[in-house]
Amino acid sequence: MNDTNTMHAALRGNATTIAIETDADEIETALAQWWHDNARDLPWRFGRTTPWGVLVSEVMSQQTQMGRVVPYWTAWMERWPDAAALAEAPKSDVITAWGRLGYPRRALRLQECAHVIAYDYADELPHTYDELLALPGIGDYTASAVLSFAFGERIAVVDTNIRRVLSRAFVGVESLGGSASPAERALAKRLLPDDDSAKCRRFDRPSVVWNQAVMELGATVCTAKSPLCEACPIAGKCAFLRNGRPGLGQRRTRPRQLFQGTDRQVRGLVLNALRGLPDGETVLDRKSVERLWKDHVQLDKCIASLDEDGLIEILPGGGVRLPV
DNA sequence: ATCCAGTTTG
DNA sequence: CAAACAGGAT
Repeated sequence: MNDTNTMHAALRGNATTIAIETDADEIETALAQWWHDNARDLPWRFGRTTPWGVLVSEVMSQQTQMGRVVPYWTAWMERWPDAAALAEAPKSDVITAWGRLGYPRRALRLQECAHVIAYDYADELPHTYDELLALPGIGDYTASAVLSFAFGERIAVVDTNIRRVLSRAFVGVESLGGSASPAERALAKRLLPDDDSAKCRRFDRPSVVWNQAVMELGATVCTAKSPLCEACPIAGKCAFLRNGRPGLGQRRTRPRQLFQGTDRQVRGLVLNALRGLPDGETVLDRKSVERLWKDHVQLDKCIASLDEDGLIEILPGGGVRLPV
């Protein structure tokens, strides 16, 4: 029962049914109260924005800390309040406004997404998982998150925080591996509270509060490396803590490629140079491009990949610019 | 399984 | 300095 390998096997679904804690109801109650008292006051929460605003916040938050997203989201929504507005914007403005959020392809995908919503859906977000999943840049997590947080639908949201918290609290082990296993998804589904007889605002429904509370707990208390178990509202019912936190902080993913010297760094340099062009100038000439990186073979490879991604355009003389 | 890309944290 | 971060596409 306390054997880590056995429980990892159970989490992968190789063993018989996991003995889920019977006090799941108490955990739900404690987390709902904790959410009520501790939820960060982010501008896209508590029904203060449109479904489109929620989608924008989710895309910006993919692999980017929420705290850094807030100022970008606020400026973005003021400039482009809905999908139709973003669909009309020049790409160069979109890329520039994305600034240093990282992963600039997300900005282009968000605009493609805005095109589809504006023209195919009359500027209203679709309400079904399959339709949302089909949108550019929207995967399982974001589709589920929009359904839950924007529309109040009862659906299990599975992200890295929720995986970590549910695995720790209910199975007693760290969540391992790259993507969510079927067993982890099943666990999330099984624990999702019912919304029956809940006559309240969309964002106050039990399943929505549960998704947000578990995620928030993972982001602020039940963190990967050094969880603040002293401050955790469910510490008394946590299987991981009871087990002595086996394998705490154990690496879940393979070591990542170093940044220094990689294509990512070079791509970042090129985009940053284009963003930093003086007012009125739109083109970075070949000489300036070559000054960015000594290895011209790698440089040209990165320029080509940026062009393929639609993030830049290559001009006849070898200069580059942001697409219009 | 890898790539993407910028910042914060331990 | 490496890991981690409300992932998605290939």
